Amino acid sequence: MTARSSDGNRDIPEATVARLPVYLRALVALTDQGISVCSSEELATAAGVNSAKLRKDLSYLGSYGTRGVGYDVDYLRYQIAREIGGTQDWPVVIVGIGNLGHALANFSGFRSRGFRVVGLLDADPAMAEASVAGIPVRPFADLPAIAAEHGVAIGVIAVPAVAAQSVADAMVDAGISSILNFAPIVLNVPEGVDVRKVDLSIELQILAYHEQRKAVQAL
Amino acid sequence: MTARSSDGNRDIPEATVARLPVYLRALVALTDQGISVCSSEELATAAGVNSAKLRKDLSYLGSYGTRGVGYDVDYLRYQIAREIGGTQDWPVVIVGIGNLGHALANFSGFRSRGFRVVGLLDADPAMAEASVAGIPVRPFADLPAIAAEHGVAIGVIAVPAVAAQSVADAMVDAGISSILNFAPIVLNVPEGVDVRKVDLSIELQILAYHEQRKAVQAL
DNA sequence: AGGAGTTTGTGAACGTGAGAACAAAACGCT
DNA sequence: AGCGTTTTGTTCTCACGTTCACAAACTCCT
Ligand SMILES: NC(=O)c1ccc[n+]([C@@H]2O[C@H](COP(=O)([O-])OP(=O)(O)OC[C@H]3O[C@@H](n4cnc5c(N)ncnc54)[C@H](O)[C@@H]3O)[C@@H](O)[C@H]2O)c1
Ligand SMILES: NC(=O)c1ccc[n+]([C@@H]2O[C@H](COP(=O)([O-])OP(=O)(O)OC[C@H]3O[C@@H](n4cnc5c(N)ncnc54)[C@H](O)[C@@H]3O)[C@@H](O)[C@H]2O)c1
Repeated sequence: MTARSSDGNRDIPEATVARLPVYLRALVALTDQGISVCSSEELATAAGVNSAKLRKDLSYLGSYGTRGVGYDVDYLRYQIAREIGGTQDWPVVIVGIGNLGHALANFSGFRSRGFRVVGLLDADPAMAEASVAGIPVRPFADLPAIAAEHGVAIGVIAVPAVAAQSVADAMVDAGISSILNFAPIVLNVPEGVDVRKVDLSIELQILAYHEQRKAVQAL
Repeated sequence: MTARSSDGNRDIPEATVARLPVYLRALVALTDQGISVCSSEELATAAGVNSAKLRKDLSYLGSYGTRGVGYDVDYLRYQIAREIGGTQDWPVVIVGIGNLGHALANFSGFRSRGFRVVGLLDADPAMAEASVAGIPVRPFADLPAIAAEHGVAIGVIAVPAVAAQSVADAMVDAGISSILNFAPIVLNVPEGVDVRKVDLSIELQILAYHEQRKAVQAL
């Protein structure tokens, strides 16, 4: 296939992809403040990065600024949203409705960023009667049905570490190809499935390392 | 000052620091399986990395393996723990005991990795009567007292975005120099204070980006 | 219209990280 | 004791990411 749109299929560096959502959020904040045009310097400050890096990042998407002026906030916001898939609605399932799963189910940030929780699943039958945040909790066995019904591509794992691999396997079998994993374990998944992990302990340990160095340095 | 210990103050690359906790966890798992010696290949597989990378990472700490044999699991575990400050006890405070704060307070992974929750704080006076996970919730104004009493260096922010910056400021004033931030906002802190952020929305958006690419690619 | 002043987009230099490859070191077997 | 086998520690090379610096492009003012 040849290029469908003028610049639709270049690949964006991973580091840039990770920052685009930050820019998006900064742009939303600017809109809320009634600002309709901004320079790379202003946006970079709001996003907590260097302005050169910001401009380079944006240059991977295309040329959406105006020299001597800056960026149109709404226009740039739309372009970034389109690039990272924020203009469409992503159905999401959460597996494991314990302490963390409850918090996630109640998290408003899902909806506002284009993610819709279409299923809460738990292996505990006692759980599968309650409903959280207005969404009924269903037995884990319903995963394939729910995933198929809504065309779910993204799954969140919030079960204990020992159960995480088997949940991941079930998700893959159900056609889910992107997993966000909160369990402190390395998941094994087939080629083509993306996994990202959020690991609280690791974050704290990294902070502790630097904290320890500060203490040693100041001897 | 000259070097106090033979190799105590080289600086370890940031990417390596982020992986050391993963290795540590893998080593604990091996111990639990009764394995006392392992090769870099085995450990790398357990940690989900390349064995060359693992060996290079470990070489920054020192020479703790035996050629032709491998690594002594307990010994290596101790060395990594010492390096990242896991042999000492880090007092931690959590500010914002809402949905997420509750889950964090109940999280067992703190304790088991050398972190001790010494304070739960919330601005809501109604909150400041209950107790979560056996720890009483105290008014936010008590932060300086609690931080001073326990020598807290690490703080966790789990308040809404609008309140996060003011909480961070208060933490810095209270002598906290490492912050783990769950609020979706860029924090402004003075030099010398470390901030790490955990941002669920960003993780999902990164997954969505790749998901979208997969869909386009398979046109 | 033209020139001064801004701000973008990008090429080039620099720094950091990943992985292949191999010499050095330890072990076990004869 | 010596030789082959195993596995570490390290060197070298390449890829990726960051930052600088500046030409190109636009606006505004006279
Ligand atoms: N609580 C936190 O703040 C926190 C923070 C970081 C990471 N984590 C991790 O997140 C995970 C969940 O933590 P939690 O505190 O919510 O635990 P939890 O025990 O409160 O909840 C786990 C839930 O998963 C369900 N479950 C167990 N096995 C299952 C299976 N095979 N299929 C479906 N559901 C299953 C259980 O019924 C339970 O409701 C753990 O791996 C934990 O390490 C938690
Ligand atoms: N719930 C989730 O799963 C989730 C996931 C990712 C990120 N987050 C983020 O974490 C933060 C908390 O989320 P939540 O769902 O727990 O919200 P929440 O509204 O349930 O809880 C917030 C708590 O913070 C307290 N608070 C408000 N202002 C305060 C202040 N100035 N000082 C001290 N305490 C204060 C409130 O009294 C409340 O108890 C938010 O920024 C949210 O975006 C939440």
